[in-house]
Amino acid sequence: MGTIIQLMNNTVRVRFAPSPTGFFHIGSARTALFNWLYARHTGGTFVLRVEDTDKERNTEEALRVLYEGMRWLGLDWDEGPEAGGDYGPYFQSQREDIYKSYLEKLRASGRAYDKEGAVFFKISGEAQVIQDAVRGEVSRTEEKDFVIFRSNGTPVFHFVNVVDDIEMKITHVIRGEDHLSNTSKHVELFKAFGAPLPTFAHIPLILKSQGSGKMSKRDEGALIEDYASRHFLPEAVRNYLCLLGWSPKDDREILSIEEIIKLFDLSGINKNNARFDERKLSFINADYVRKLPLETLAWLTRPMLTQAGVLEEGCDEDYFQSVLAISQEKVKDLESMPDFLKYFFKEDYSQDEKAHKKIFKKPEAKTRLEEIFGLFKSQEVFTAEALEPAVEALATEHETGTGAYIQPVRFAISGQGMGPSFYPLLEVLGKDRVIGRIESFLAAS
RNA sequence: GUCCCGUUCGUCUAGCCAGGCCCAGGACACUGGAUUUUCAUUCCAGUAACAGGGGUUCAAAUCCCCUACGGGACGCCA
Repeated sequence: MGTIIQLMNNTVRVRFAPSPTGFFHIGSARTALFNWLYARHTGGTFVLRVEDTDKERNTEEALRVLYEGMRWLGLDWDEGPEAGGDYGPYFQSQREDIYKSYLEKLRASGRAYDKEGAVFFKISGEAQVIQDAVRGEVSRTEEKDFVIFRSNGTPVFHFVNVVDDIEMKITHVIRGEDHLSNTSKHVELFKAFGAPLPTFAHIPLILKSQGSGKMSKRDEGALIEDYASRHFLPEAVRNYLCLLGWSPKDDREILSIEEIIKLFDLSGINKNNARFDERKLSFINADYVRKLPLETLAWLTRPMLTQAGVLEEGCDEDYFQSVLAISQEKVKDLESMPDFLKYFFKEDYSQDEKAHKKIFKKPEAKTRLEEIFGLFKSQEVFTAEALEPAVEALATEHETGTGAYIQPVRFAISGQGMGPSFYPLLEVLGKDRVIGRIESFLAAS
């Protein structure tokens, strides 16, 4: 019952108004995310409006990139393209009549005039004060009249943006701080139309990780679609983005989206710009990958391994599952899974030269390998449980530590200096593979 | 150049509005140690910051002013 009352009283309407450019910038994504979070937090409406007044940019491909990016991040919109709504059309290119009628209002009140073929808006010259939900009171005075319709008859951004916000009954304008200086223009227009001002919330910008300035599309890691193609988990990217300019205030960082929605509010947004740090994103992503349910990990990994030629058709499902089960805790991302897991399925796996050098610079390493080879051959029960005490006994017998055996063996059977826990690794690989690989390794060296 | 916004560890941030509990807490990264077993996991420890100056106050990271630095906007782009 509480929800019904909440719905009736709720008037929050926010919008994300991107220009389809053919890529989905991480800064735009974060703006979309904050709008979406605020809508979900308040039970309000999240509108997607496509600002395609620049007709050359309005391509199918550019729209596809936008929709896919939004959906990948889980940012579903309540109104907009493909969703409908009572305030459409949601493409600015289809709203010409609305803009014309608003222009007439300005002409009638003497606030618009023609000059040099374009239409100019006559400013009031007064200081425009806004109560920004993030920054507090901000005052700015517009100095000169500005163009609202180009000489080719099309309206410009400041004009359509305000008209649409009025028409679509937007209550909160949450956007990047790069628009803060534009706001005085917008406020002039709202007032000229006699429309109430929305609440503005100017969120900090995302700065590039190296050098100066805000993140631009050419910077490393600037595009959402790159994270998708590099197999980052969208939940992880979204979680990281939430932390750029906002925090739950209680030292937690990895949070479910439900928890974030509950805690998110405009008052909790920071004022200062945030530098993008892919290392932290990678850490968060790794944490999400390690905590994935095994079935989900399998579902995500199988096509990658198949495509990389690591996994054959009809591979034993139980074996695949147990490989993932022992590997998951050591995984740092999905992208490297084919390389990381190749030796479980193929014999032509690569060898890490550095690890080889490090391990076999000790002259006894080969001897240890020969000693344990004998043990493995006579080992009837090839399970982690049985192998561990056997290797420990062998180490005691030869007055050394188990590490002296583990390192050369791991390298001989996997070509790596690291990987899943040792004894489970032996069990999953199985006696035949382990013995065969040690034998050929010994023969080759 | 003009205007607007900002400034806590290398980075993201907590604390600031309601000054004392902060010789400043957490996380990433880094360094060292532990897991009598390597490791990209896990655990423990360590290094590391209130931009500078002035003021208000018994007391300032927290309030005020100035300077410096950083970011943004100044388009018939969005």
